[in-house]
Amino acid sequence: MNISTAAKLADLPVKTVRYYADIGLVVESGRSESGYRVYDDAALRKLAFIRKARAIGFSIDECRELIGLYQDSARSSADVKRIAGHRLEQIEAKQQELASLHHELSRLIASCRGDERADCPIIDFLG
Amino acid sequence: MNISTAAKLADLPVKTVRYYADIGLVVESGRSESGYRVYDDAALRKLAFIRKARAIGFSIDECRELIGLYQDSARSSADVKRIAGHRLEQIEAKQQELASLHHELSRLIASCRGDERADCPIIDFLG
DNA sequence: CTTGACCTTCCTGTTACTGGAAGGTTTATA
DNA sequence: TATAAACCTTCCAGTAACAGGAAGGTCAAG
Repeated sequence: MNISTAAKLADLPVKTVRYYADIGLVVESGRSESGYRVYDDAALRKLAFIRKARAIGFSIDECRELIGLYQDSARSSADVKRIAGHRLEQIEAKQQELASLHHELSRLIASCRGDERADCPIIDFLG
Repeated sequence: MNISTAAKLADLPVKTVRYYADIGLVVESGRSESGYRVYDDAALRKLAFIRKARAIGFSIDECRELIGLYQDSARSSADVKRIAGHRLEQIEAKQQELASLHHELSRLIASCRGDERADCPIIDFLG
């Protein structure tokens, strides 16, 4: 199938599929006579795999590792769990950071009258 | 004062101060004969203001607005509160997204034995 | 006078794409 | 059969907010 068909079936933009091919993440299975990219079912499955992994928040590099494991029948589930655990730690770190920001910012907003006067605790805090 | 002194006092990397000057966010107050950037106290205060605003998570464009309000004695606190409120909404949206990811990923991780066998619910989910 | 610590501009790389230009191919229709 | 629409290709630029580094000028100390 052509790239647009593969993209549609994998639920990815054509541009993204071409990008994944460029960086060697999911390469097309071949080329037509005229130079068009051709995708087979195996390549299609990889594209869909990547889309799901990206949706979970894995980086491209992590996806590269994951797809290696995906294709490696001799993989250990420990390897997969390690990568996923690392990603979970990143999520938790970001969550802590956001919670702290939310706390501080909502406190500032609550203390600001938000009227036409210049007096503003938010500016005071920053200045 | 020179850029390195200003950077130290504002607690910012020299590279960042130069970058802020390049994009017109905080321009140096002058140049020495030899072309060195010179910062006065007003510029220094702006740099420190920006550092704090960035730490709260405001984007450079939001910082541009905020520093405009910071210097505008006729500002209304409502304008500041609006920008801060917008940022708070972004934080909350990101928090929801992360909470959802955390939920899904921790569930997958918990169900994965993480041993030397290939069988892995994380891969199953992605594949 | 030379060494080292400054400073300058300019270029590249980062993440993961997206948009667009210029141009070739295929398919459907008039 | 001509042509227009809808594909496809490569390449370049831009996004956010810097960081690293090269090449080269400046300044203060010993």
